[in-house]
Amino acid sequence: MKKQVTIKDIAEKLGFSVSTVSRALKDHPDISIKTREAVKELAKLLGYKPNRIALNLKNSKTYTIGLLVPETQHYFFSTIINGIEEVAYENNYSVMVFQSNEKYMREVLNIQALLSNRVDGVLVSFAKETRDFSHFQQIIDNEIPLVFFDRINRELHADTVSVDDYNGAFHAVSYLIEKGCQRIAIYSAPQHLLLGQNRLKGYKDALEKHGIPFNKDLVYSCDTYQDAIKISRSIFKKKDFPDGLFAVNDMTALGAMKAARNLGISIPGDLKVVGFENSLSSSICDPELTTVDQFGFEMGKKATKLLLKRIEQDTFDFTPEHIKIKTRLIERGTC
Amino acid sequence: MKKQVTIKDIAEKLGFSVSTVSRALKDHPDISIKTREAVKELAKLLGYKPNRIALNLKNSKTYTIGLLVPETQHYFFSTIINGIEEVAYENNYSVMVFQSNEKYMREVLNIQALLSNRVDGVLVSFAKETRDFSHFQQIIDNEIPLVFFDRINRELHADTVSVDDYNGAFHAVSYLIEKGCQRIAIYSAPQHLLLGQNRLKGYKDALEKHGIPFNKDLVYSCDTYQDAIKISRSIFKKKDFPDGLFAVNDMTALGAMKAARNLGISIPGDLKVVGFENSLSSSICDPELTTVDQFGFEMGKKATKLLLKRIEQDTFDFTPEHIKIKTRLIERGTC
DNA sequence: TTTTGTTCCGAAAACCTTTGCATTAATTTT
DNA sequence: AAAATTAATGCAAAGGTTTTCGGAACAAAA
Repeated sequence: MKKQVTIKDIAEKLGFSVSTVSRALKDHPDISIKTREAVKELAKLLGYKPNRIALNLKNSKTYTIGLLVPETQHYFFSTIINGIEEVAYENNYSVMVFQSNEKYMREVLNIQALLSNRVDGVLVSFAKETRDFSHFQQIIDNEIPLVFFDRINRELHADTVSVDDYNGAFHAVSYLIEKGCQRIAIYSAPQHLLLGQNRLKGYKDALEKHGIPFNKDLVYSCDTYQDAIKISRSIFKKKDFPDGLFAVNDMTALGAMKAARNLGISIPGDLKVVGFENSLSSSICDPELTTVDQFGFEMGKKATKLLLKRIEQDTFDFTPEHIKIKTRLIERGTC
Repeated sequence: MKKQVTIKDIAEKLGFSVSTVSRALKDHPDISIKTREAVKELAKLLGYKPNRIALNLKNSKTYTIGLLVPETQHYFFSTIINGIEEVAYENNYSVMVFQSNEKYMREVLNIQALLSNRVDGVLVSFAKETRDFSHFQQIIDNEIPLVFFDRINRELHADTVSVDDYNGAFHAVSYLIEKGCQRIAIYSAPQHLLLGQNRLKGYKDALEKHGIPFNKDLVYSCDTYQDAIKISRSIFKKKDFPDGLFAVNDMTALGAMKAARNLGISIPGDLKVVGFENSLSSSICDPELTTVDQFGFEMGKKATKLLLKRIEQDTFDFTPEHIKIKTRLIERGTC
């Protein structure tokens, strides 16, 4: 790589010291107008760009935030990334992405990389596999601000931004009941994830509120498209299959719809479905999927704003905030 | 932020000089075994992590690659990002993402950010708006390796990785013809993009090869879902609407399908459709979309491998390579 | 003439690490 | 015993920038 032009080059060409050039470049009043102009002119001519790495070193600040997600190509996460990049850009920060691919080991390694890159703050949505959080604790021990989003952990000294899973689920299930469903199945996320617990709780409470007994045989653990197709197929073959389905995310809802179509089950006639996410596919399929919008873009923005606030605040001794993103039920064709 | 532990801290605690500690940490044979062990033990205890920024400065190498895409939440791009991150991770590089949001001005600014971050190399898919490439030339003038992917420009001293648009289009259209289509419309990308030109050419050549005259009234400029719905609606209302459609990407194909469904046009009965991308949605919709797989993950990997090769090669005086990713027609239900 | 103020600029330290070149002490060779 | 070698460690510079603390030159005031 070609050597970039430095302040020293300018100083030598002009016969000034580096200190003078540095000050001239920032319009320091100690430097005469004439000198300032000469310096700035030459700097422009030579295409001088301050070396941010030198500044990083000097100020031990990188203007970089680290982002760790399970997978970038999941629509919800890419939407969040969009929001994150947006706010970072507005505030002159850069963002480094790492993905765990849902692997705990890779996540730990990624955190080490983040640490050695000396990022100013970290945004994390952890892997499904992750049960031990000491790698995140390491970030915190270094007093690097950390914000969890979507998949959160409230035990650490870190802010969190998450979907209001409980209410989202509660409303979705209530809506199914209002539409006449009596036997409502739920495709549920793993229960070690807070979001899994909260959505299940919302589901239960909605049933209870409407006087429908909870039946644990209607709870299925299922959170991918493929799983959903397989599980749905076996469910729909029974004669007493459910008349309503609340799915943990749009992909599982869509999997169920595909299985239903293959088995000649009509939606919303025989079965009503609500998803969770409001993904692109949810408005493309037929009938269009009734779903709970999670506002990923908003989530990304809020998480980043919170993180920047922590980065720019002078103390690490704060009380973590726990932001919940309100959801919205999008009524479409599957109910 | 808390001060991180440095080599100097270790040196002081142990009464050695920093040089000794530095060498001990890397098992330099000059240092006695006893010293090495003592140093490494304390380093571990204190949680010492080499300060990469200091190294960056010293070696003027950051082990970071810059990535500039139009939008992260587009499925195709997020798939590519996945491939990029994969290869970067394997080679101990980090990746910084920037998005232009299809805005030329923002792209220029992003390139400046990339430059001041002193990334070792850059991966770019430029905005639709972009006509002037001098900001990329600036990267090249600094002898920073640059690889264009998907939306490429072959006029610069940069490698490119792109979809084999011509053949992809040629086969897709040939396939439609074999399935009996005679009046095949094309939803085409902007013609200042190479991929737009190549796909149109593939379309034309396929028609010609099969003795079907080219009719420019069947060429529509359209590359978003919303556009596709609007345009399709007006097209399908005519009585001589096409019997085949080759769409520039899956979203436009899906838009056309939605419009067709609303107007009671049956697919594949009255109209056969082929998309381009093999997105998630394409296998979810009904009927499932016949489409051309672009292998985004592969593209991301290939582009990154090529970039790393350039970064690690000692000269900037190379002949750019132009890789084409083979496509594959996925036969599904819309033909 | 001496003091006091200005104005404009430079030297050097600091940020953290690596590395070529000493330096010291101990050991071996002549 | 003197000379040469070896082992273990330290010094200092370099990488680019900012910033504190002066310093020099000159003008104005006492």
